[in-house]
Amino acid sequence: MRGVNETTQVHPPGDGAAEARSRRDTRARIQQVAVELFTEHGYDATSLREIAERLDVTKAALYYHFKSKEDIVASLVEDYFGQIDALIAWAREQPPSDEVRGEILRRYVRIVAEQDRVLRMLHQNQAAVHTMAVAKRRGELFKERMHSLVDLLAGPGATLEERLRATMTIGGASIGWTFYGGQAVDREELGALITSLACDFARLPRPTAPAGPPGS
Amino acid sequence: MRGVNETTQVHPPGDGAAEARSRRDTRARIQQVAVELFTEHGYDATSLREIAERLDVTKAALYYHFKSKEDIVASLVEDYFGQIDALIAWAREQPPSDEVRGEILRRYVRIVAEQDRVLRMLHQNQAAVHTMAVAKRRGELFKERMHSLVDLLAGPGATLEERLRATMTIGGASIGWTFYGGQAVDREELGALITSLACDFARLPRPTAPAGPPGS
DNA sequence: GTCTATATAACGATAGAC
DNA sequence: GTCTATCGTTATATAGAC
Repeated sequence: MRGVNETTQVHPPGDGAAEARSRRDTRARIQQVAVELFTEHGYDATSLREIAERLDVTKAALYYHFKSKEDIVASLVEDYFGQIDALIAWAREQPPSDEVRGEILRRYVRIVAEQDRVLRMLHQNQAAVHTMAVAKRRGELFKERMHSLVDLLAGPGATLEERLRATMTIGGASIGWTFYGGQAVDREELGALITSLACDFARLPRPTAPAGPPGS
Repeated sequence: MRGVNETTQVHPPGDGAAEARSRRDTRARIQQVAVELFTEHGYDATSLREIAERLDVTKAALYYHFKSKEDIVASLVEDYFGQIDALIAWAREQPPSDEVRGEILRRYVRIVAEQDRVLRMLHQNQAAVHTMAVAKRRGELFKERMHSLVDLLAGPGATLEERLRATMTIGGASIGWTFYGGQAVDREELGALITSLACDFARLPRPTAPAGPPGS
């Protein structure tokens, strides 16, 4: 068994070599198919038999790559929340300012954009995921991190209205992407638009740099 | 078997007579317990045995009141989406104006506030609910209605930015309520605050009447 | 309207060969 | 790394007594 996570991307790069991936990385293919089926039919309603059939292997083969059904989800959860936690950690060591708050929103939207398939799956199976061991280990996944982000965005002594504004901003950005991210619109443009609207909601000036170099 | 729905409230009024409800309306108590367990552990992970045990009856008794496990959820779906569909139908026969758009948001928040337990349950089990027969019968539950509301809020020839603004407004309002609705804040105040912030996001003036008589 | 008892089916997971 | 075969468990749903 490999470790539970090696920051594997769910959907492979797909740039070149569109064919020669017959059994190159079965683990990533399992994750990919699992995300699709868990999103479409739900985590519990998706059996390992279904996943195995779509990959033309048997159930037992899946158990070579993941020690349980939950472990497939756990690997995805680590990917997504690892990035969110990194964002929160970064934001906590910045001096509070409107520039930093705008940057938080920009980075948040970028994470949502990159991980949108996984995020949608997690959202659609929140209750099921919440009961898993990985949720115990990493805390209340969505709620806890939402509150952290809200604190960072609204500041420590914020009123209920200010915290609500931050919550609705972040929530709106997530919902906005999950509704339009799967459609045939330019993803770059969509991300910029959502970031811009989020700043507007939060009463922040738009970030000056359109796309700074990844320094995180 | 009764009809699938009689617009039963999930949590009984609870005004007076806090005790004399021993076996008065078992059907409503089943719904109530089911919402709780489906929200906490997920739809598929909650067995009818668990529901029955918490009510001190047997599984077979549940089948007297609901023809299947799905039918319990279906009755709740009809409650919630019936109200949303009524809102959409009402909005469609109004002349478009900022007053009407503000009123749409006000009514939307009121529905979310009234049905928050059911809404949270539906959100946390979206994938599972989506595969049910009731979803086939009533169309893509969340997506379809979100688009209808967005069209009504942004107008027919709206740009992508305008539709995104409407989507993020509605999404933000839902998320805002589900995060703070369960806490010890005044629900009336919270609803007013969220409505006000939603109008701000949507660039609408606040509705003039603070709480009009229920005429819908 | 609620009970006991049971039919039928599918699931997650493991053992051990290759 | 993938296979066949199977174990043990639990689920939804029904039949029929009371």
